[in-house]
Amino acid sequence: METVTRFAPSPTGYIHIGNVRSAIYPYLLARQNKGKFILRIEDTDRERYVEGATELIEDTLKWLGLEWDEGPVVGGDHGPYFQSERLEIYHEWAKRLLAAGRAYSDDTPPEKIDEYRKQCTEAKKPFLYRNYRPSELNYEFKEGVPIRFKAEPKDYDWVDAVMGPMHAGAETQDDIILIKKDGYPTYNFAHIVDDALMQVTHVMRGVEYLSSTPNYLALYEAFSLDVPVLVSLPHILAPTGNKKLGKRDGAKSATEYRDDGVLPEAMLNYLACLGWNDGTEQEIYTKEELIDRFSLDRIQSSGARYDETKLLWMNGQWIRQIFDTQGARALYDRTAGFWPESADNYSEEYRLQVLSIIYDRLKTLSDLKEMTAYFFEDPEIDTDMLKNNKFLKKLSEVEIEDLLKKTIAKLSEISEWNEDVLQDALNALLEETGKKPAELFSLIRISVSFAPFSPALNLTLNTLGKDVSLARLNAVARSI
RNA sequence: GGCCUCAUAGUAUAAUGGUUAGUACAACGGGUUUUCAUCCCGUCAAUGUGGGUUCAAUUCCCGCUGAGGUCACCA
Repeated sequence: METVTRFAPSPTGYIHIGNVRSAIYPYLLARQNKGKFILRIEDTDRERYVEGATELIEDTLKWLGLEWDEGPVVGGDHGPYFQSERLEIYHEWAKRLLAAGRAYSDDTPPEKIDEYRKQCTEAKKPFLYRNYRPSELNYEFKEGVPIRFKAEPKDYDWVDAVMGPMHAGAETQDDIILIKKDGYPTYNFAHIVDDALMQVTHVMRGVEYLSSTPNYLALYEAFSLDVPVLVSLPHILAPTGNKKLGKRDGAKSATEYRDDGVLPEAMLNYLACLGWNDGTEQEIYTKEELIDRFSLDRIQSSGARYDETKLLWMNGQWIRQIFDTQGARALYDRTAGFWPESADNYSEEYRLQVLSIIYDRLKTLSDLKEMTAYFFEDPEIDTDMLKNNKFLKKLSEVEIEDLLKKTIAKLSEISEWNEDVLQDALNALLEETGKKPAELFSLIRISVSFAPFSPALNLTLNTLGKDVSLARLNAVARSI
């Protein structure tokens, strides 16, 4: 049987990274088995619906490279893929249950239900609506009246691919609402119908649905459906506390990370390995490797804490990996929009060269903005920075001036300006002046960049070019 | 409160009866002619607790503790 998985978010806002993993795992499983990955939009809650959320979801999946085989935009044989466009289907399925005496229209006023619930809460007992079920049941489909499942509670045993063998008693099943009074189905009902119609073989979702599973099992049974493989994914925990990572912890959307210069490879890699591993000590995985190695039985059953530091470390690894294995050009192609504005005035070739000497310092692509500004515009001379430098503060102004002059003289003589010649010249200068590298090099480095840090001195000078380097050194010499 | 789930260093995890409990991030220290980073080397650091079973428990069983989920006309 073909493996069919799905990601079924509700469009209530952006999907934050805590949820993205629920898209990654089904995607990996589908690709591994040459099956299908479906995107289905669960927009049955009209009050929480957020305009534009669907586009945000699509953007996120596209950015991460999680292309879907059926769903919005691409279509498919089992559409529509918006639940709001499938109301007739749910009604029809509900009517089947009504006809079979397994569901009933229930117009008990909400206040009454709240009262029952309150009684239970006060008595410290779980609330089960079926204990308050009306004695006369209405099996007619009625507009504007909720339809409830008529539970026939019993014991269930099933296997969760992550949690293992599960057991639940009769107390876990209730008369859940199938169709709300506004005619929209509840999640509990709609996903069962859709998964069946779309031939979904693996249902992956957060552990919070584990408690409701017996109700789903009852529904599958009532419709004589095969139960798909059930996969409960543990929560991703916020950096502090023990709560699930959520928007109110400031959980960013995946696209925010994109805009901050995180590579999709790194995001995918990090999230996939948060709560899953292949048993080896490998840390960096390409998407293809993840597809190849992924397995349900190695998904962790406990929650995993989200650690942005490790994400950023991984991003740095990916930046270097792309540069080293695919070339400077490949990395450069990812940097559009991350350069300082002044970089626009320079050629692509020059920016490429800057990238080549700075790339191993990047944690995110957005670091380019602050780390490369002095390559594109003359820095403001900050004599305090020179004087307060820990290596330079022992030197007098006269000494500094003298060193700058000697440096200018030496560099002026160079006719073939390249990194090797520069290194030789710098070494010669070191010998002539008798200064330590820490002193001389810091002086030159700061004079041409006025940046807290920069690449190796000969590389920086080489990229800057002879004219710019000398001009900056002269400017500093004059202002001492 | 009922039901359910989870439990190895600060974090993510490896090891499913036998290892000096491994790896990575972080932290700390050192090296690579300046800085920051990369890279390399090193240090610190863990089986929640109490009982069993066993020659032997991180691993199997039970109690406890702790954490989380769920008990919506939200998903």
